Amino acid sequence: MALRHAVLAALLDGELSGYQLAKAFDLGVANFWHALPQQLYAELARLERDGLVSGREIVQDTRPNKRVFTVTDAGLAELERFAAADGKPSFIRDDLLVKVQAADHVDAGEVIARLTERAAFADAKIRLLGGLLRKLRGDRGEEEFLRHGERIGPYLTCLRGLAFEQGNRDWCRRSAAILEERRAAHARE
Amino acid sequence: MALRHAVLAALLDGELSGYQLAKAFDLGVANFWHALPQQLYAELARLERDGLVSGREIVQDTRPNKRVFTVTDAGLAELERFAAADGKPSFIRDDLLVKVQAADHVDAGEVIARLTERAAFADAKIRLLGGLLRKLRGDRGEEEFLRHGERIGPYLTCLRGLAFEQGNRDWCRRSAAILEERRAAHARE
DNA sequence: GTCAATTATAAGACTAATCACATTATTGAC
DNA sequence: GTCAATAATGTGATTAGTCTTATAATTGAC
Repeated sequence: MALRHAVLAALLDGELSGYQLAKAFDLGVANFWHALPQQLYAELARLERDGLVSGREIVQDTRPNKRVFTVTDAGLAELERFAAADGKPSFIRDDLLVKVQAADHVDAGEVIARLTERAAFADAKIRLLGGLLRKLRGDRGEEEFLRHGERIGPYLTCLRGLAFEQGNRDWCRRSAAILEERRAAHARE
Repeated sequence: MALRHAVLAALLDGELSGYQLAKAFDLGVANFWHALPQQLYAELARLERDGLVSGREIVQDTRPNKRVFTVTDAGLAELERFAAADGKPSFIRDDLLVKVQAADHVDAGEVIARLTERAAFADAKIRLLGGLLRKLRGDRGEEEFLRHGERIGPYLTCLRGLAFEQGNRDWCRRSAAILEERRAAHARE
């Protein structure tokens, strides 16, 4: 029952279609909430039924028609209520860490390969988020934007996402290096 | 279908009961996999049925009897297979970030309160993980332990958890300070 | 000119996770 | 002496999430 709040929060910056929302959940929103497109379409339908968002049809020539959604006053009130309640601690799941946990009992070469892949993935995401942050703050400096910008919520969550991916990349590189060194040391014996 | 691998990885350091496993999922394993006790009991039953773990009863006087589980050769082979396959990207969900995303549209005071709570929670976890790391490496220094220790998987995942919580705490404090300053500036007008 | 990707929206079947509850004895706190 | 917490293991109902599949026009790559 909390995907709805993530959807409401994502719709605060302007009306979006289900498809556009799915794109947002692939980029900025991915920093704090994971959801598949099918879930989003279903959740939008529920939110509209409950009067928390309202949709309107946009007719298009070259593309299929779409329905875009806006947060209603009731939706805003629901977000307000949600913000005041205390939430659950962060929910994490990561295949890669499971593999590292088992690193001493499985082929270390495979684990090193996964760590290297993930480091590269994190690096790509760091660049992506850097660009997104620049776009959000426009020509202003970060300090200036955070002090006087009109909409800083998405900027702050992207900052968290950026720090997360940097931590990820650094940890992956260090762990891979350590496992590599141990493998080399073992081979020398 | 991946909770099973997290359970197998957690059982690598010695036989555990369902109850003990649940404790592990509250501490060390929590750094990379979230699961409730009910899931663990159910998963252990499935793993035993599939021959990936084997259980044995331990009779106790003062406490209820328990069943402890060990990873079988088939279980180890399954982990090996899992480590070589490429996994999904990390799965994150965080109520708090949803609230921060909406910070410009809801009562900022509430969001600041949640950020402060989370910072304190992260700080407590940092101390906890610091203690766990000391316990894992014994009297050795970190460098020395990582080079020559016999079991470094859990240590590496705890390091990631520690860095995550440190990033969390720092971001929470900074975000709370920024929102606080904006509130003060707004009040002065 | 062909092929894959993008835009746009789902339904239906299935699997996984959560919520609420149930049991029983002991230990430790106040 | 009472009360909460800990140790120990689940079941059953419900909700949430994933996997597979479907449609159909257009744009961009090679």
